[in-house]
Amino acid sequence: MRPGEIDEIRKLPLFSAMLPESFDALFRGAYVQNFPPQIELIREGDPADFLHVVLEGAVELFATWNNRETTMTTVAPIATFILAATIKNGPYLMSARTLEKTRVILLPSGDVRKIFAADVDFAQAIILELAQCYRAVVKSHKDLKLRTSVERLANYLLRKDQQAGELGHFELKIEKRRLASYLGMTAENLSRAIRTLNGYGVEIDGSQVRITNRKDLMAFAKPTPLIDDPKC
Amino acid sequence: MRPGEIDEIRKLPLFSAMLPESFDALFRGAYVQNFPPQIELIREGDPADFLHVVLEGAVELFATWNNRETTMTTVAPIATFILAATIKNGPYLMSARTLEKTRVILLPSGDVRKIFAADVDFAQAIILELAQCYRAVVKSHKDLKLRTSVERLANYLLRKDQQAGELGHFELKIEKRRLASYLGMTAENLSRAIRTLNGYGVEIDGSQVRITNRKDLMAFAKPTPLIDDPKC
DNA sequence: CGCAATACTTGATCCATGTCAATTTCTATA
DNA sequence: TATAGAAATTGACATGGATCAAGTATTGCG
Repeated sequence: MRPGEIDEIRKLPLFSAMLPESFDALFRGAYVQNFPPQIELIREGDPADFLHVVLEGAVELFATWNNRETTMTTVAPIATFILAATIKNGPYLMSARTLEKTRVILLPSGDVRKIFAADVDFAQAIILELAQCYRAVVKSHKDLKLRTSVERLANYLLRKDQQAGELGHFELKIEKRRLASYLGMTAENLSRAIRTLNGYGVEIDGSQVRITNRKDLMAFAKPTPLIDDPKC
Repeated sequence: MRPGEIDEIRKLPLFSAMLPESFDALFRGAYVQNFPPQIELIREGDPADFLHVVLEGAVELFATWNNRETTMTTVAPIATFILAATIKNGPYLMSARTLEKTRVILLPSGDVRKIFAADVDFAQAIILELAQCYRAVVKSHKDLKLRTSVERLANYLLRKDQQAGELGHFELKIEKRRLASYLGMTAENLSRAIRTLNGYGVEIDGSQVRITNRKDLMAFAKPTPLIDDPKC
């Protein structure tokens, strides 16, 4: 592991409250690995042997069924993924692949389970993290069931703009075809959805997004914290 | 509370491992309430003041946006709901209404948080429950994104048949219009989906479901534990 | 740089699903 | 049991979104 990395990890909400000895014990068994792009880290259905922490790069979580595939979410540094499978000691429900060169830490699931059983503060942090993840999926589910594809795109853009500081312009950090899959539509339809939003003060050129009329876009998108606020 | 009820609650996975004094402390502050059908117990966006336990009856969790509404799930006795909001001390993401006469226990959220901070076994149980809930929503999300409406119905029927003991016949315990909303389609389309499945060995008369050709239905539905097994 | 592969866009068309309206069936209760 | 209201079904039609087929723009790499 690189100098400083371990400190960054230590600061993650999931690990920050742990006892020093728990933290040490957990990371003693850790593997750090570097992967090229487009590597399948995890295949859904496999046993959850490791809790993963993305240090650098980007990881896509996706799911498949009957030769269809859909992007569930993407994970950016520094964050963990597949915590629930680790805890339940169940099979992964999603697959994971690297999108770029990616550094990952692998923490053996058994160690995670052993240590949270002994460290109350770690257990608390896991509770908060799981509650957060649960609520995030519920929001996605509401988004998908209650909104049309153009509405989902409009709200996605407003969320990203907000995360970038409400500057009115930001960069899409995801390929359009993946964004389409994430939003539950085809790439073709995403192109058309973008054109539809041109009429509501959105300009997208390549990966550059410009919101030229936030009022119109807001009026169309009707964002609500109960779907669109990641912190709530 | 009625005799025996408290013992039933005590046996729930969420509460069974708690220390006796924690359990007593938690339920000392509990309210038991009886509600008629069609009462809104919870409105999304309100602060999560109580963890709810359904003792009798049935509760529908639903979400709304922009004058649209969708059923997220239904809760049958004996089970808790809205645990994540309680723990995060955040707003409810879903509303809840009774479908029938329903008995509910309300446990003040503050008590829940106070007690799991002090009782390791309760914290462990919460972790498992949250991981379970998280995985359930992920499965729903996969179901919705990867399958057509007829495929969702087919798999729903197979799941319910299995839960009823694979007898090949069972009763729908939910109104069709709610089932439609739960499955992410209109009531009209559910009617048509049922007719489509007539061709694959499914007969539905009122609320009575008969699976006359499980092989055909399975071949069409292609169920997978990674979406359809509630225990995995 | 130049080329091939990949991603993106656009148009034409098709299909799944939603909407609206009209019955029919069921259910609760007076 | 009669009846009103709700739920379910059915048909006709509209529409959102998918699919297919080009074509254009980007990107990666020899």
